[in-house]
Amino acid sequence: MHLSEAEWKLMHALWETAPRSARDVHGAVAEETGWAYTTVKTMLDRLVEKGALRSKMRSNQSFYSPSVTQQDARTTALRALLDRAFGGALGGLVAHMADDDELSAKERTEVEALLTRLEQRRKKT
Amino acid sequence: MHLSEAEWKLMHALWETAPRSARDVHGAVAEETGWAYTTVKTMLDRLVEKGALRSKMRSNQSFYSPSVTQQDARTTALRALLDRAFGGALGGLVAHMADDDELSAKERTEVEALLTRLEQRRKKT
DNA sequence: TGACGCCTACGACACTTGTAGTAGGTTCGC
DNA sequence: GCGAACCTACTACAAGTGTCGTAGGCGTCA
Repeated sequence: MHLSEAEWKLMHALWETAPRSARDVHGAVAEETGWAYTTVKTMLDRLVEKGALRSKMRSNQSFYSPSVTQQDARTTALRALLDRAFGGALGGLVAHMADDDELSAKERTEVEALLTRLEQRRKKT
Repeated sequence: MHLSEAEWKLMHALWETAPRSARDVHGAVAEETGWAYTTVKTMLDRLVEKGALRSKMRSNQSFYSPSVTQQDARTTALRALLDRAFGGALGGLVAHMADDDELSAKERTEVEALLTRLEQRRKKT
């Protein structure tokens, strides 16, 4: 399941709180995005079509909830990045992160922390 | 600079060897992709338009070379993933990788290998 | 010098994404 | 019961992507 950039924004709103009405989702993203209400509604419906959301009608309003977990969506997106850009190898990504000069010091620290954690896990197993 | 999935494939062929003629690039990707020659040619020209490749005419043939490094393209793609899926925080991605049960044994091995290498490097510095 | 084959340039078409407008049903307050 | 406000469903349209086909130019070998 591929999510476009705009779709990720809506999904985030719904992973945070669900179910939510279209109006509510719009409220949650309007400031950041400037989207019209109907834009949000259209995208929500497209997400239902593609199976990322589920909607339930209550009186005459739709309420939307994620039907994929954020975890799964992230895994899929990560996998896609790996395949496209790193020959499918996680090792390539990790190496890139370890070498990338554009990463801020803070981000570098995070990578180090990951390495440490993985190392510890390795020792346990 | 955003690269689509198909575009990544061509870029990989050109990061590997450049400059290359369209015919040559086609040869390099045809088996994997099944694309017609003209498909490849169209995409190469679109990549020139968007500034990812440079082309030079020699006699009556175009030869293409990358005008962005693989490193840079990877950084951009990683940043985009981070923004879309992990709230812009590398830490989120790192945490995800550390926890992701879907990582295959092989991938774990890759990370382990990398760890060892980095560990050694760390000792040197 | 003419045919064959390769090359480029251009056009095409369907699907996805971003972004909304409009029309027509419903509901709620007065 | 009526109008204002809100909701959904449908339609639209441009840009980007995936995927070629065709036309017309040029070089090469017989």
